[in-house]
Amino acid sequence: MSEVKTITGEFTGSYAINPLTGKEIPIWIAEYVLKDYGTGAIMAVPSDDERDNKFATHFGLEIIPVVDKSDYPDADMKDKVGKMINSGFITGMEVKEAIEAVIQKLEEDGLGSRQVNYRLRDANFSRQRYWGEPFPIRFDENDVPHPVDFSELPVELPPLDNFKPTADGKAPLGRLEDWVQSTKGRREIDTMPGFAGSSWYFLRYMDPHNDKEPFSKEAVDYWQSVDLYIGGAEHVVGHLLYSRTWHKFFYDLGLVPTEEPFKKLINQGMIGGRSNFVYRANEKFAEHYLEEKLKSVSHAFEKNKIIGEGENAFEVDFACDECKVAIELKAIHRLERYDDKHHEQFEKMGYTFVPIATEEVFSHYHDFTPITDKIKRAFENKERVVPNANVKETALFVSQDMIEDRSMVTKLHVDVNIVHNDIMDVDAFEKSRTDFRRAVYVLNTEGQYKCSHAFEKMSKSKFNVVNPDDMVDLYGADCFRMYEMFLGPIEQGKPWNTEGINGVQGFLKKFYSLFYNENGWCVTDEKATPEELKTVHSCIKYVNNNIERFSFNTCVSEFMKCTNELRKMKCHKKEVLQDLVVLLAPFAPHLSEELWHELGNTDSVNKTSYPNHNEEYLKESAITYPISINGKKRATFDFPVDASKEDIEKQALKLEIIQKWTEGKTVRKVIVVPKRMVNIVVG
RNA sequence: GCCCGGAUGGUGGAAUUGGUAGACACGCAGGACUUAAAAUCCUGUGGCCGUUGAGGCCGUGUGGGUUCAAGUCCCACUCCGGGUACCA
Repeated sequence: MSEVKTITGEFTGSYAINPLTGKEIPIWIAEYVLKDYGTGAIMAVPSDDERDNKFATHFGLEIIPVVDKSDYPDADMKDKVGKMINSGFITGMEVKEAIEAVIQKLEEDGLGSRQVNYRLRDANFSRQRYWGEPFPIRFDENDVPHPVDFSELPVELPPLDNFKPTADGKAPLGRLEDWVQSTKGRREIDTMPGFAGSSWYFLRYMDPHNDKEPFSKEAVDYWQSVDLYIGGAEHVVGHLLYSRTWHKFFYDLGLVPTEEPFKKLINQGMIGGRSNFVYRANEKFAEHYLEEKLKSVSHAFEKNKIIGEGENAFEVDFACDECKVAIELKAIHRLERYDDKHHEQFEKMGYTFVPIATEEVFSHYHDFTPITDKIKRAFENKERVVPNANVKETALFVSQDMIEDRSMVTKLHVDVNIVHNDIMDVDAFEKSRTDFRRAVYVLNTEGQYKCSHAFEKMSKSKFNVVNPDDMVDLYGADCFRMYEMFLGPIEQGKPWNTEGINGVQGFLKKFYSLFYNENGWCVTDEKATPEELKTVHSCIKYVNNNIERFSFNTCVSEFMKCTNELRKMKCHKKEVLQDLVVLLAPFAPHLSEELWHELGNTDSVNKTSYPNHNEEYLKESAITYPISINGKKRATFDFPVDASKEDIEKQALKLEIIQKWTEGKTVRKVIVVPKRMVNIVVG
């Protein structure tokens, strides 16, 4: 609604009067008012609103600059900062002050009164269903709503057997006449939406055993705001919005110490589906294919040929003047209307009429002789041929890498559960889709049917739904959890691809194999080597840092790297592995808990403290420097950690490979960034 | 329109302040083990040219720019995703 490319509007002929200045302001109708809200007047501020500004410019309306933002160079048009100008008694005030001053003035002059409006995003706060908190509201004999008495709170949902709407279309609670019609009036029977009641639960979590009130002041003063709230899209638009509304309301009432309920909010990306597609040949495909095949019958066939003359002229799909054959290509159900009369019409003009069904073309794709034979019979024997009724419901599917022209195929969703690595199980496809039971395939050179793919929201209609419960059954909760983390950054939407879960499963197996070999438990009390300690402590460092950044996918990678290295070292030492088990606990809680106990601990792994790395173990003796010529890496070389810039420069220039590049050229500059890189500029 | 985010191999993604692009996985190819399969292990894997154990060129959506050095910073653009208010 608000998308306006061409600005349109109309002056109404009326004026509003500015109550403070008495000045007349023209009232215009503009079309950029949102449909859903556009029932009242909008105050336009052309100097400080993009759309208003364009509107005013377009119609040559007066634009009075009212805010000087020169003190705020970073502010844009909409920001409410700066000093008022050209604004009568508020000129010179900061915007915030000015708003306050205007409200006061209007109140003093009796022109209006201050009011705070709380708004909910969705005006339809109530729902006509059973599940949801009942409104504590009754209506009196005049249908005026009143809140129920405090002593009657909370109003609980009464038990109900039938959750369908009433016969006259009212909410399910309307079925309970006794409950609805109390002595104090008729109860509201709509209920609140789900997120209404759940929008303050985190406050209850701060004081879960309180049986006197929802939460105590002491508890919320102690816990303050929630440190981190992670939720999906539906949370952000619904529940979190109400949470903030409720919370601000509570704050105004002095019930909570913070204005905002959450210190940090992460909107996790949606795990979407990875859809697969098959390509069904369409009529154009059949036409094109038939045209090619007709060449083997006669080169004299012409496409879209008009035969006959004047009023009796016909256009047919293909006709051959030499062999006197006219061909119509259509879907089989559309050929049924061609009766004997139709044949006779063609015969009068000296042609034999050959109806061919697109399904026949598809059906005989791999061996076209039955069709060409039929055409030959038509011109040799003048035989009246009919389409083969057995080909009904035949569809031709073309492997994605065999498509020559996208306009000749129709893209259709296919069940992802019968596609592996984009190769479709053709037998399973036929079994799953009764509508395509008579299917013919154009396979690729490897004899496979290859599908295309796309990232889409999971949906039954897109056949791309993967059930998390099935995944947990197959791979276990730890594996499922870790794979979700591994897929990508938490805030980004990403496609679920079941093929990839093998990687995480493999990791968990490898990790387990550090503790168990074919003979059982194999953890030893040997002393760890510096190498082993370095491996595990660099992992501890990395994971701690990346948890702080909410970069869980890279943490999983780091665990994989660490495990691969320890396996190469054949490390089964408790000193090394114990820390790693604790480090892994938030990622694979079940496995960690089990191994933690196997390591001889009696309490939960979650009750021990998270490991910190020891910088001592991470010390390097040498650093590998990339050595570039004009910014392009040409070599790498290990220099001692404490090598001076001068030494590095001198040695780098001496390297054989570098000499090759500097030969015959002038070294203009050498840049050495300690512990990073070397760049040699030649010219 | 405006605001915010994004675009990196066949795929998901990594690169924390500009400093070895492609970590870690998936997939694929080849090999080991096996009667066979599964599982497991090893090797290779951005593209192109060259090849003997050499090496070279190109490469992070497009076009410019800054810099010794750009996925990263600046300008312009294309495409994709999300948001877009009776505030004033």
